[in-house]
Amino acid sequence: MATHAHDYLEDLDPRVEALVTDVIGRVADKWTMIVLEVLTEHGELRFTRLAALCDGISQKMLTQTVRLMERDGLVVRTVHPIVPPKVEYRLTQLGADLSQAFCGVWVWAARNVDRIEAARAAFDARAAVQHRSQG
Amino acid sequence: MATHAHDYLEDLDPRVEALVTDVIGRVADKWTMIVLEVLTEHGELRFTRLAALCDGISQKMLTQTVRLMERDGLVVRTVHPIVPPKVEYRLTQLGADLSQAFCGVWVWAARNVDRIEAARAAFDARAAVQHRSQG
DNA sequence: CCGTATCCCTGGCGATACTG
DNA sequence: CAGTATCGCCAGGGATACGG
Repeated sequence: MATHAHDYLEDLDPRVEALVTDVIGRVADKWTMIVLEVLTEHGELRFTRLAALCDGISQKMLTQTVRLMERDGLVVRTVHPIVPPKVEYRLTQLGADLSQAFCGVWVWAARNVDRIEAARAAFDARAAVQHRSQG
Repeated sequence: MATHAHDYLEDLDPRVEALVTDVIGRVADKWTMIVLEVLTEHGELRFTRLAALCDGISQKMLTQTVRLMERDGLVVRTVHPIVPPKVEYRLTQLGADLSQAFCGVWVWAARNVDRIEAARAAFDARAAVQHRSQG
């Protein structure tokens, strides 16, 4: 029998498992992953700079994402009491650890982009043939 | 300067980076992660069993999720031409690799559930105080 | 058993305008 | 600059019914 890296997660209390699933559900979100990545690469950033580096994000989504991340203890938000306002965001240790954990996914994605695109093309080609033969 | 595990991702062609971000966006989805995890733990599964193991998923979402995963080359779908129908799903090597990559995230979540809940409680307590002081 | 098709509605999200 | 507030759309996703 093959040994899975997930094996030691199997004997969890179901309640803990539910919590883990819940946490995963919140954290496994496109913008959260991207903010995590950007803050890992650039260190502490102001709101506007962070927005610029998260290509395609709206102000609303960025605010929402960083708020939830702050609540979960992934980032710290530092408000400098000056005018104009200056607010900086950086990862906590917890956030850095999560970023590290996600690192493998980024590597996987980078390494397999070609394979995935090929799989999609093949799938779509098959689907097109199927569709045609069914008239 | 600190060395980040992400460093070697920095010098990517922007177009490749966009593709990677796109792939991440599709794959960083709650149900995809859960299906990945379930198939990793249980191996090949029939549709109904898979549904039962993905607690809380609707039939529609499961169908949609596994279709997209099949299209991306993460799972193979085997239709046995018998009655009643029997359809089995299992991970491809690509899917298994992704599952392995996500493993770190599961471990992180399992190890830090308590910390996250504490952070949330603290954040909510602070927010409540703020709110009260503003009347 | 394993889906697809349809209805329906919630809430996610962008756009815009306004405040400290 | 860094948000909050409000509106409005439409896509995600549940529920149901039906097909192979």
